[in-house]
Amino acid sequence: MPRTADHEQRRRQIAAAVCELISDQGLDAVTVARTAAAAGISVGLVQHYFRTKDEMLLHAFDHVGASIRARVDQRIQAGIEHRRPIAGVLAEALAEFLPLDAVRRTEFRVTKAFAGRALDAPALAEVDAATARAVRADLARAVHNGKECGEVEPDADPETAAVRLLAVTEGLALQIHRAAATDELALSVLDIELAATFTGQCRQYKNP
Amino acid sequence: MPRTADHEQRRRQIAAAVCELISDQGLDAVTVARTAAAAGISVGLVQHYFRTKDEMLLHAFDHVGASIRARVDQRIQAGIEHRRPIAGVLAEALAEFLPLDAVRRTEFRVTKAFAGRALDAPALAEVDAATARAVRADLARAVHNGKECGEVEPDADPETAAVRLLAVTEGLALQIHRAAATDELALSVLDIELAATFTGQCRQYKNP
DNA sequence: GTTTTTACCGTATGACGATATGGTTATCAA
DNA sequence: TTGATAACCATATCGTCATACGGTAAAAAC
Repeated sequence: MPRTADHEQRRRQIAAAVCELISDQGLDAVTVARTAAAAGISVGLVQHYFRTKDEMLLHAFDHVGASIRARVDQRIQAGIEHRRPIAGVLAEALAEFLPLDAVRRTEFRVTKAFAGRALDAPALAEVDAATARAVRADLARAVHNGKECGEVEPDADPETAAVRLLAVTEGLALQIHRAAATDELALSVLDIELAATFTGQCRQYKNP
Repeated sequence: MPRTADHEQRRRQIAAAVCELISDQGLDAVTVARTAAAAGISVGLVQHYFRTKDEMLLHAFDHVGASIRARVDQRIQAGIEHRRPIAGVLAEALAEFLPLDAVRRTEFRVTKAFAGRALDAPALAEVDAATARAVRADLARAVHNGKECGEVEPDADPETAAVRLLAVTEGLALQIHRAAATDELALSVLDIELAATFTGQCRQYKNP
């Protein structure tokens, strides 16, 4: 049998190179040749792992989406373990979408670049939509649980609140990016929005 | 003296062709040749009016930004003339940013496509930032005036409210675009957000 | 009518990039 | 050891595109 290699590892390596290129020089600067150079491999090897450039880009987009979602999930899990108030956990979770440090800035830039192209690339649009759906579901569930435990008023609508919170978060990310809002201002707005829904104290803890 | 032509008219014609192409097939599909074809003129003539492709794209971006701002201003002016409550006027003005009909969907798509490229094109980023600044200033002024006329609580901060309202609006536009929210849901969220700041009735009318 | 300037066109050119192709090398099973 | 297969590389090919360039026609001034 032949020589072997860690397929997924290689694909991740290439995806990372793509993201680095996008963050540094924009999506238009991403060519197969440059990606190969950034990853320290040959053009041929990139072709070996991705049939086409589009497939490569799609995988890279998936890569960052998964990265962000992983951190969000981790924050939520940690929140559950430490029995913290839902509002605080969500504040941290949603802040993962804000370009507040180098890592998140890079992710934001990459995501935004792909979002622009996704307008005419259904496969990319689907990645974007899937992430949004996942977050929205998390938020709706958190609000729902908040109602049961007393942090949220009984007549609140989880779906409406979820859309509102996701919209505010994505909008704030834009404001921060164009330096139209300081980090502190954006975080305070996020807190205000959370406070509008999470008005009470948790009586009986439940997973968000 | 030589033959004459309406310079601005031609430039608008070309910008319109660019926007049409972007909306239909994406920014990557915009080539000088295709733009010329869409505008019904020759490649050479496009070059006559724009030295480079980048200059052409920049002008097109400016074009849509100005278009949207013109409608926003018009709505605000109309609101002033008819002495309508500020909250209602803002609801309509901000709805101009939501992809609710064919015109606004096109503008949204074009804007979003450019925003993606603006990450590495300072000239494009400036157009985006300028529009955001203008809207934010309008919003802050509206809230300020609302305080004076009684529609807004005296202790509200116009800057914070402006950032919040702009963020929500841009975020809702994204949700509508990816069909994560219906038009009605988005508009109701926008109303909720406006109601959070505009809590009272106007006693003494003032321009928003 | 002639001249001059600009509006406008068609094509040539040169660069770049995605993908195809024809290799070489390393590893494993037999 | 050997043969098979996958990992990996370098370059050729072909299309596309931005821009350069050389031209024609029209209109305004004289």
